Amino acid sequence: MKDPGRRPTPFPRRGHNHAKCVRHALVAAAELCARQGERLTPLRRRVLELVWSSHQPIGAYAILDRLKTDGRSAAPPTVYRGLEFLLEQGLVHRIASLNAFIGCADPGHAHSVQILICTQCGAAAELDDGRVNKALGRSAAENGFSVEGRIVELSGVCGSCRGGGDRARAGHRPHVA
Amino acid sequence: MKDPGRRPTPFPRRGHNHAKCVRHALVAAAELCARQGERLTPLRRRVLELVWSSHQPIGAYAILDRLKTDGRSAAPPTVYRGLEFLLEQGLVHRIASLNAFIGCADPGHAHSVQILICTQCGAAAELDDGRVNKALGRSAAENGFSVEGRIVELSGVCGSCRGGGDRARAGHRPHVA
DNA sequence: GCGGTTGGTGTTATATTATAACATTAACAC
DNA sequence: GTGTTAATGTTATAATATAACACCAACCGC
Repeated sequence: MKDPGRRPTPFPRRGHNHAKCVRHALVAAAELCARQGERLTPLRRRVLELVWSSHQPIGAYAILDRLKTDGRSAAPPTVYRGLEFLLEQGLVHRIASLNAFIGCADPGHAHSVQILICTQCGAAAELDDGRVNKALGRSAAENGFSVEGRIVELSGVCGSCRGGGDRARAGHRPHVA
Repeated sequence: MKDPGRRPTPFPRRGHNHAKCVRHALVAAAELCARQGERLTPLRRRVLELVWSSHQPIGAYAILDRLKTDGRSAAPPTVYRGLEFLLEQGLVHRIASLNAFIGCADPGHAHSVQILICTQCGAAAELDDGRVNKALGRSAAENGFSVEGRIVELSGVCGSCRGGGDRARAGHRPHVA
């Protein structure tokens, strides 16, 4: 997101207060829906909460399983409808390369983002770098192409997993080949 | 293979000699495999030919159907193995947003490309714009992320479709510089 | 309230995409 | 030729996604 102060990483710290992330996402969603005149029903809210259950992208069927353990009646369309709504509202992003979903860190603002996917910890984060968007737009325009939608997904290793930042020390990560 | 002169569009003209595209792709593939010491078997060659049967991305099961009508014994793994090989050699690209495949226009050179997908004619083309790659790399690096793989897929309208069919027929050049 | 309309959800079935696991055959090395 | 490996054949199933129709509840105009 556009943070004037440069952040070392858009990935959350290990051991951060994740409940806060979830709470914030739900509040922001409620506000956004209220503004838009859209209904954040209990089901939709619950799907969003499940998407936010971690910073790792979650698949539709994982969400489905968790809805079922809620005791709720649920089938694939239940989940996909919820996700469709959340996607339309810009509350979640779909990650095409994983067939999975992640909560949008900046709903209502970021409409075209670059997704970073850490192959080591599995977390995904988003950027919205104007220079990237500009370069993409210019490149397309020069080639006679008028852009409607963009998918940008980078896989690699996040700063934390690389050992650079705050948490390499704290923790120790599983050996992943 | 990399054309230093800028082209008005990376999309082929309507009515171009497509047989030539296919022939060229197959020759280039044979050469590349020879150089790499890899085996372009009849099956792999046929899968590549089918991927190149048009400039529209083709799904694995469409390839499968066509293999079957060849009279050849074929099942999903047949196709996916062929595609896996071709992907490894850089002879085809997978388009994550479509679950489909397209022949690589510049095998052996372009390893990280931007895919343009025309929502009107369904064709896909690729670019390898250094400025885009640079912007992506810089953006990631500034955020502590070390990039391993990139997926960039832009959907929109290609130059030929933007002006209506007439321009494409006439071989008209899109106006954007 | 009543009745119609709409949007959301429930439910069943099926389509689409992809891989696991093991058997068989072809190519090559010696 | 025989053993080894790579490639393909074959069967089964996993994983992802949507179609189609039924039901219900909220809202709307009256």
